[in-house]
Amino acid sequence: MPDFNKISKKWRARWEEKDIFKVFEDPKKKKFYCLEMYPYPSEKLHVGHLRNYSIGDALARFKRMNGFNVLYPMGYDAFGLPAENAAIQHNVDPEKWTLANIKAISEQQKAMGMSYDWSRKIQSCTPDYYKWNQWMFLKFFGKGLAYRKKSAVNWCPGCKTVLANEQVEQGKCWRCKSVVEEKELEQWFLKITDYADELLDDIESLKDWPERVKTMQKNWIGRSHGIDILFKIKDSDEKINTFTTRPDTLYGVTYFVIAPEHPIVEKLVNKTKCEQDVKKFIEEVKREELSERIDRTKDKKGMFIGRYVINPVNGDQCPIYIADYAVMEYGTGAVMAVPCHDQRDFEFAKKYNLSLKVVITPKNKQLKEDEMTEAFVDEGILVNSNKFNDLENKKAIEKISDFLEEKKLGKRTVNYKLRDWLISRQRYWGTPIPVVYCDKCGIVPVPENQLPVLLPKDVNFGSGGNPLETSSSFVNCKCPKCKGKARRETDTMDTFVDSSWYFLRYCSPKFDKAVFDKKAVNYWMPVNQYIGGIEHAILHLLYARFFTKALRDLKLCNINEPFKRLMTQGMVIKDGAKMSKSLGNVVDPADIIKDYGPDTARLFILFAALPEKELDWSDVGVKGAFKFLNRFYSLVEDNREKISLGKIDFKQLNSKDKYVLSIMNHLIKDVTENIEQLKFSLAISGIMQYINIVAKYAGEKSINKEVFGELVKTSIVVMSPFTPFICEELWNMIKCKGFVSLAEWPKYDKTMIDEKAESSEEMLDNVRKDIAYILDLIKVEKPKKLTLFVSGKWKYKFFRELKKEIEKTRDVSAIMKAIIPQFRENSKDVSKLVPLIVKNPGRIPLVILDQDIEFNVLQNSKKLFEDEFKSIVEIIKAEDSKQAKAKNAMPGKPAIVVE
RNA sequence: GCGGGGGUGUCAGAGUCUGGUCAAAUGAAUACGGUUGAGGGCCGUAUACCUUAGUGGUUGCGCGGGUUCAAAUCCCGUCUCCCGCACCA
Repeated sequence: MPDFNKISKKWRARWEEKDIFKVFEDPKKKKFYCLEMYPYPSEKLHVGHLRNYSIGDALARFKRMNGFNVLYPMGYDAFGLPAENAAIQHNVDPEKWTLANIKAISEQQKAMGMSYDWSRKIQSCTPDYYKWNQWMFLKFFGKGLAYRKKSAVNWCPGCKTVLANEQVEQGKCWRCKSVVEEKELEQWFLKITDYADELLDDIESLKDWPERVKTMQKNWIGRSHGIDILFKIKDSDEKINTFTTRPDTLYGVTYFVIAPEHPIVEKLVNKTKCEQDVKKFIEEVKREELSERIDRTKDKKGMFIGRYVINPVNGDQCPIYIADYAVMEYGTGAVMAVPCHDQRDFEFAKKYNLSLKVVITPKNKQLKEDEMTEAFVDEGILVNSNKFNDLENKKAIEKISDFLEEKKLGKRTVNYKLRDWLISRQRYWGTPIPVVYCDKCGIVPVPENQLPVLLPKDVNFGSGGNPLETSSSFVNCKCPKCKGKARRETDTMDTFVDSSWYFLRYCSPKFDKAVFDKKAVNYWMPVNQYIGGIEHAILHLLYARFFTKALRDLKLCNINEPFKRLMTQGMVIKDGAKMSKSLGNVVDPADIIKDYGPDTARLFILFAALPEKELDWSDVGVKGAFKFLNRFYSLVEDNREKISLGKIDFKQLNSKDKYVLSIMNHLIKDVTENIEQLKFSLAISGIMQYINIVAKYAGEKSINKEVFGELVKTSIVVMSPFTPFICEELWNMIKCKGFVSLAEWPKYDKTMIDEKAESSEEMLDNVRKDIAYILDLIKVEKPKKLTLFVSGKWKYKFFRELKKEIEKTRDVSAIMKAIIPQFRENSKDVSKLVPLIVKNPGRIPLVILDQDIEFNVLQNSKKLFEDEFKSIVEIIKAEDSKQAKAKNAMPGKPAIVVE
């Protein structure tokens, strides 16, 4: 048994020695940028990583072999909390910890045979990288895209830092799952909302992104068109603004809801008898939010605050409620409630016994308030709406909006769910925000020539707060403007800033004049194929799109979208559950490699499931992959002497040779298409099928050495993107030159495959030709018996056409009727033509005619055939060109044998 | 509620866009035979049902209907599962 690990080490060393995966910009070659989401350098790689890289590497290798200039880099998302936690718990330097992990992980990646250009490695925690985070921050600041603001922010008590909205999932921290609290803090934001429209509209152009990622982003941006309407408050000069997408229901407003935390609430209840109750209510809601933030959709809670608003269009007085179902973060924090046409308002109104008013009815039905059991939200006709009555509600939206704008009672607006990106983090292990605070000058950005602002080493991790604050050498500084005493910003940047542009840095990783070399970026970008987990559907993928657009507007590059095609890989599960330490179902890739070698691990991962789907890890599956590789290896090894790399002489070929060659060409076609579409498991199953056939061919008594050489060579080349080490070894074994990793991808010969008709017209033409041939035969040769071999989707058309022809010439018709008694008017009888139609199980049916016996020799009954009917084989071989024609019949194309 | 994706043989999992070469790739499992001291491994054969020497036929891809000469594939209805977001006014 071959020692796969030994083979792997040997070839890895040779690749490294010749440095064969290094790339440069080459305008003459077509480029391909293949990228995996760069990993966080935790202590070990897990199988999810392995899957990610196996997918990317297979594609990168494939593209390389197809003549592309392939940029395939690797780097590390090296800032972040785990390093800092390790520092706190084990008193190690986060930098040492991180760099040691990077070393270990890249070693594993090399052992797996990933064909990265290692000269482009980046690690986000070193100053040569994070300097550019700061540089861009300053650029953003200069353009007003970075700003500091005091607002209510999400605070994670577990990570002891604030979080961006995107990092809060169902009220919990995305990383540590602690329930997020709300804090009022002054923080740095990036103005992603400036790009809300573009980020949303450009989703349309992302043709090769998964639908669900696109919809997730659309929902997250959450644009809705509507109108802000101003309501007067009764007995007061105060006015309140509300946002609605349904101004057509304005006449149906019966009450008004304000978010409890809305600042106007305090003013409205000040010194009224409701004041105390309202305060109590607000406290209660806050408390509930903290504990039950996850599911508060069930029961709506509210309270009347003793005041009223006036409906601007009809003067109706509507009571004002504060209620937990109005949220401050969306719109204006105030809702005009239309219970008849909004389900939430309806439920609330029923609970608090508020009045209902129908203003839209379905076309041929009358709605009655007291009979309604739910809100009517479909389209309909306006009623009870003065001069807007009888309008279709869709039109009414426009008309009423026009009216409100004319009377200066409202203004059309667009609302987004998307908030600005909060990037401040109260943590040490990240990029320092390059800003100082001076008592005289205020917020002062660090000048570009003073970058990078280095992370200090003299910090104390045990303090509980942000360790940076404990470094006085860092905190105390001079103001760049007035040279007076100043204080450095101690917050660091969200690590998602690092990952928002790393793919640009790979294009020119050593460039030191700007964040990247514009020329290199314009050559390599956009990323042709991006591969990563679905968990970044909004976070990283939205930020990266935002950065790309912002950098474009800073004239640093001219790319609109960073990732042309996106593939979100599925999870790896085992025994029906996600791999996790607590369940004890974790598989360590190192063990698999130790036992079976890296090729087996790669092959299993790619073969077990399509990349997008869940992969169920199974140990027997791994064994199966290993068994296959052994079979493949010994097929080549055992038949070495039967291989010739010389040219095939097509005149010498028998039907068997032709058959295997046509199979080979089919395979090349299928594998190429499958890899192109990332359907690796299908490509591999095709290769397995092919190799089984090649093995059978190898077992034949006499085989064509050139043909066999071609078959084996092809199998090695097409396997090499999946199992590169073994393929290098076999490539070398059959005495092919160079590395198979750099070999040319085979092209298939169209003439060797089905001549599949492009159009039905073309096919019909073929059919007619064949019919003409039959009719000719009948006339000239007057055969006793005629056997037709027709298969595939065209057989029906064939017979229909045949029938037409026969009807044209009466005497032929008579002959045909004699030959084919079952042939009748009813076209269903096509199936009754069974004796005449022989299915086509292999690519080339061998047809034997001997007295009354007709045989269709299948692949799997070949043995039986040879054993029992040897004499008949002779007959076939002796036959003339007519039978040869039948032998070469391809699926879908009728063939005829005349006796 | 809104949105995205599924349901195929003993199991995992292709095939559906573009209907016919589909009783359905590939792998696993099971059974029998060969090789082997046994086990493993390897090789061969079989694994919906009925039938044949080869073959042919019946049923069949969640369920029910429809279109078609022809449906796993197209259309309509229905059941069911998974996943994202969610009091978005």
